[in-house]
Amino acid sequence: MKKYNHKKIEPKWQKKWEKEKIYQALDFGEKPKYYALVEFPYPSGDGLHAGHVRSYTAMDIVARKRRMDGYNVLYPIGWDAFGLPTENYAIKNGLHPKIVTKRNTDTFRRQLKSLGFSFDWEREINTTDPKYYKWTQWIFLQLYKHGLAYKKKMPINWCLSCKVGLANEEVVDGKCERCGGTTEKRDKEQWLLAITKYADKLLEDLKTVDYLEKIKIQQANWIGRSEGLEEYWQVDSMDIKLATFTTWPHTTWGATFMVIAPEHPIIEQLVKGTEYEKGANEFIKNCIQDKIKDRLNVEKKKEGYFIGRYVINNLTGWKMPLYIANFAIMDYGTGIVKCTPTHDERDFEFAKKYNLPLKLVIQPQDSEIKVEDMKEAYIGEGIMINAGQFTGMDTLQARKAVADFIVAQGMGKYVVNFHLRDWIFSRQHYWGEPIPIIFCEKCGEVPVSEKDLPVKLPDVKNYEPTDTGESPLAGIEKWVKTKCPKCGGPARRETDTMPNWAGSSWYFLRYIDPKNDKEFASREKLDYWAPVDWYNGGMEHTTLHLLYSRFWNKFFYDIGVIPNSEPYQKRTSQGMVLGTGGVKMSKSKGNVVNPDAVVANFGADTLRLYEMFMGPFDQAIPWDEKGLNGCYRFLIRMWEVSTRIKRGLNTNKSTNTELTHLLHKTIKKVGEDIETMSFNTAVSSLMIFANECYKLQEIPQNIWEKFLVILAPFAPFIAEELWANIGNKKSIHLESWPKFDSNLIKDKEIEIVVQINGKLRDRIIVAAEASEEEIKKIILASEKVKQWTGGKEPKKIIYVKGKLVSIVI
RNA sequence: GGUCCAGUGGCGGAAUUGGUAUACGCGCGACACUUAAAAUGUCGUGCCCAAAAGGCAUGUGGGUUCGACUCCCACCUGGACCACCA
Repeated sequence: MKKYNHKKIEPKWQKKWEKEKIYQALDFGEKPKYYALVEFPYPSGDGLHAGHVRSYTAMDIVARKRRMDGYNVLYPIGWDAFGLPTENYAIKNGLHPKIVTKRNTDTFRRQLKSLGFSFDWEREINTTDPKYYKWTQWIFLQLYKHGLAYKKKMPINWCLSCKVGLANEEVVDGKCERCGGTTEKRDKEQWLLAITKYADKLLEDLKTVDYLEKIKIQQANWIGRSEGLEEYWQVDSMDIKLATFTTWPHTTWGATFMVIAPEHPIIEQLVKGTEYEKGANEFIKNCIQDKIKDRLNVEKKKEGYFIGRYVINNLTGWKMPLYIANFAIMDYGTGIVKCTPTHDERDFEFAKKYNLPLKLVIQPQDSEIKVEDMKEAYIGEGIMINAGQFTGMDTLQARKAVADFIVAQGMGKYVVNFHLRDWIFSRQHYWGEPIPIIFCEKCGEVPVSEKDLPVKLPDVKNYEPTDTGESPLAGIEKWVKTKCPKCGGPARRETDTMPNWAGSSWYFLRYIDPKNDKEFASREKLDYWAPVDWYNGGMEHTTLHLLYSRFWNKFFYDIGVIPNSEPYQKRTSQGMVLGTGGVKMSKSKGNVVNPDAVVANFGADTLRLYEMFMGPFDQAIPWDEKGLNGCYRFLIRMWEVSTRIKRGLNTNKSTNTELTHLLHKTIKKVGEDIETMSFNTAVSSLMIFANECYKLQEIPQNIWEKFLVILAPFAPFIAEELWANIGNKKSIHLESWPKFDSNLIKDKEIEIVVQINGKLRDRIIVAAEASEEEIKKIILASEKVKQWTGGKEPKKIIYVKGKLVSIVI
């Protein structure tokens, strides 16, 4: 047999598997179904990233193992191809985004195929294909019909360099998540999706799914549910009431001032015609400008402006001055905050700066605080003081008692607030799904009729975003002008497009029935395949993508088009693949690993093994070129071992009996490790077995074949080649996962460790079935033990079955 | 600042419910093969001691236990995510 040559064997098998469609998922059938999913890639111009390889290899191993376990497995792939990077690249290079997308997906497809992933290529989807986005638009219409898509004029985050509106989630530290450019607030009519209506369900149903705990925590934090009290306050000598939100109702007894967010519309009424009007407007302008400039710095400095109004404290009757404050957030609660400086750090800082009164209402149990001495707010629990009939009450009880009292007096009501905001769904860009809405002069806002879908993106010469903030589509008069679906009169199309979260919020359902042109997926097939059984992806998508797609899935369930409320039964995340030295891989650092080069030099099997071997799957791991060598050597050794395979060898020979034991241990270990994603230790066990074989001159074929089968999910090419070389006609990937014999795993002789006063002093070998008494007898008679005990009588002897004996002197 | 996670050889990392710390791989060293190198193979490789015996080692300090990488308390360091959320 010739030397191991990955360049020869890998393309050969890749073609054969594809031709014979051995990884095709069949709709329905006798076997139980299993749906394994990975996040479909954004086909960027950089090609496949080492991180894709890590995630896709892991789920490929799971998918292959499930097939061997007798499941009908769906492991699909596609392209999440709408979005800004493609559009930006297209603009820069004067190419149509369609052409760029085609070129990039061709590269990705070739790369993925070269790595031997067992995707069902018959189900490949592309979010930019009109046959696909027809259904994304259809979904929008359903959301619209159910009142979950609405248009609203609102200040949006505007990226100055991308010239596009961004959702709150896409703005990081005041900068655009995509390009890092500066953002500002602009007023614009935007489409929003009412995800907040699903906030409770999205939180509650986390209990029903099997996600990594840290993923659940992230989802819950993002939704950010908090129960509290909305309070209503009379503005002194004005016919205006203000509402605030609090989670600490009992501190209302100590509230001495109030703050309002600069963006709050009611400010206008409060200052109109007063001497404070000019100053207020200036202050507001500065706040907003500061936010644009450097949000991080502003956050540390608290600024306020007194607007000449007072609010009456419901409990104490005090007149509380009202300030516009830069730290008050318009989007949370009511945008107005009741401030108790003695028991809130932020309020304390503000009160000190503007010399506002302090009133202590909580006294700690074990010490006494004096207002005069306060250097910081007291934020702990304690006993209420200066609080009317609640004085002397424990704060844990007072919280509810005061709230009940306020509600009973008609001065407030219980409310639940969420951190989650509605999802801004409009983008002013070309490369996205057009929103299927028409504006008629007579009928107003009219949805495109379902039979007219898809609303195709027009081919245009100029798809650059405009400085006016309008979508480039707005410039294409021919496309914009249309007839009203209701009255037939003149009308104009919506020119905004959807964000690229849209296509990825339901793609896992389209894989189930990718070619259906009557429905987004047939109910029969959905009943069979949904939900996804195991979904793996990056930690960076565990808040937004996961939340958005869960929201859509719940909506589909509510309108009765799918059978399950939660889309993913299980969700896991891989750690990042970092560059050498532990830094993030980036083009500017020049440390990006190109999978093509690795495949050319070492082969796909080596790359797959290496990425699984070099560290725990859920942790970040730096790339190490030398590590590849170790995995490559392992494959060469296996190639060498396979030249020593003999049929019909006596498996009773002692060396072969030992090898059989090791084989069964390895089968058990590798199988369990795949389930817990402990791929690094799985590969380690495979190496141990191969090393044992390497020491032998002859290896029985039946043992070696079983080993090849458990190796196959990890290194599919070499496993297939070696399998064929020893005369097998059918693909190894159609084999069953071998069963291990638990009797064969047990050792005949075991080593017992002897500890004296907790220190390791001796080891003895005994028969596995030796009794406790026998073992103790042997140990107490041993010379070494006698030496250490010095002949003294042991106080205590502890025996741990099959493991150790601990003697206490 | 908050939440979560992690600290084990020269390096990536192993270690069922507390029970042989350092599996596997990299690197390094010696030897073999070679004119030589690469590749490959064999052996060695936590630290201290010439070696044996022994002692010391899982970020630091304490505690529980016959026994702690593992459990508890305090602290130090690093990472991830969120961040004026009332």
